[in-house]
Amino acid sequence: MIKLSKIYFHIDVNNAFLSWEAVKRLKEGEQIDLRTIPSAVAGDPKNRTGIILAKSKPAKDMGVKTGEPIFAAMKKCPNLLCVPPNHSYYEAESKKLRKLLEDFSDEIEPYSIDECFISYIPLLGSVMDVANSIKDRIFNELGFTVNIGISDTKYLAKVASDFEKPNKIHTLYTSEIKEKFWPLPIENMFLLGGKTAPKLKAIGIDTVGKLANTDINILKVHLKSQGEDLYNYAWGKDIDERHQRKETPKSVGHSKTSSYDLTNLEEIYSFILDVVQDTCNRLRKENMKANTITISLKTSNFKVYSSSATLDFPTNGTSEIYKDCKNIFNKMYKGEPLRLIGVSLSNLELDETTQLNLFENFSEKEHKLDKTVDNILNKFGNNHLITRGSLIHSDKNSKNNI
DNA sequence: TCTGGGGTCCTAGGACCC
DNA sequence: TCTGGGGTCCTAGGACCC
Repeated sequence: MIKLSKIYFHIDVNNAFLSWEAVKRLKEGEQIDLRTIPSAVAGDPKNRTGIILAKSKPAKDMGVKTGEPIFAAMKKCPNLLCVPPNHSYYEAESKKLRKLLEDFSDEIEPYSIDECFISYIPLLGSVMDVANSIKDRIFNELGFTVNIGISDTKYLAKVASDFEKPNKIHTLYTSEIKEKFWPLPIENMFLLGGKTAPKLKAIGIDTVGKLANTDINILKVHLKSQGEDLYNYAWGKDIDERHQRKETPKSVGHSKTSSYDLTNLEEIYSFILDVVQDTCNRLRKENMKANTITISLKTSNFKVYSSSATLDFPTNGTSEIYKDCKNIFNKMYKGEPLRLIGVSLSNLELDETTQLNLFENFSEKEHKLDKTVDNILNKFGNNHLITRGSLIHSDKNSKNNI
């Protein structure tokens, strides 16, 4: 009996944020399709965090790059139309896509907001017929195009969906790697990034094929376990469990860039509380508690450093976590002007205990306060009007204290 | 004209215990 | 008293992804 190997499709929305924005605007009666003019989804240009999140093909052709500041993009492309992002709308579109894919597969593994892996069901038709149906239905029902990569491994399916775009289907079976994968520059490899490529080039490896035909021990010397992984990928081995998404998050974090450099300690504390509030809100939404708190700082000259501490008892209470954050911060802070502050909660576990732990200094009142703040945040988002004066001891914020 | 935000995993050194 | 080695946890930093 012949053992049929499993086949995976990697579905990748073309220019996701921009496509979704374009479709939304057309539906709302706008005449211009953002995809046909130089346009971009970008942050607030007045803010120093205003960068390009997604761009149209015409914008790309004029040199606009994802991640660059808006003013830099405008210099290359003065008629660039920038629209603000709308994350909750993109989240909804992503859900619609996954819902549609349920008609084609019983195994859907979301990889990111605009990508997922699905397994192919032979009963539905030939590989190409099914892929074409998926592509057509997404376009007809949801209005945007996707690339589909097909292979017997997820890794290669992911590489294949990145071939010529947009609106294309490509295969890259393990049996095809020598002709379709090995001639490519190493930059085309998934999980090989901008730091690793120069290291490989320095030892004369510039194509996937050269990587595949290098002694694995040499790769290990230069890149440790990553070298072994990349060697295996070059030969068509699949991504292991390590790189697969789990249902429960391993960490929940939040960070914010200030509109100006922070130097005043009271302001920094208030900023930390703001970030902690958002992070704890999300942690409680996940119904989890954290054992470890990490604070990261980015200074005005872009130096990044972090410090963390593991607690005696897990918690998701805002005031507790805020107090710990303040302690960690006070120990690590060297007084530089700060550009960004981040708080990440990790070492998570399910919050099953509703009864209070005697050792936890956590009152019923605090619980209620957290709930109230969560409700407001969930309803209105964090518009910076909510702060807890009692925690900050600052007069500046007293007007809007709860 | 400087460079977002949210994640995951890996590495290396130190502490601690047996 | 001195010495060694293995296992595990913690912490800081870095690479990579979208």
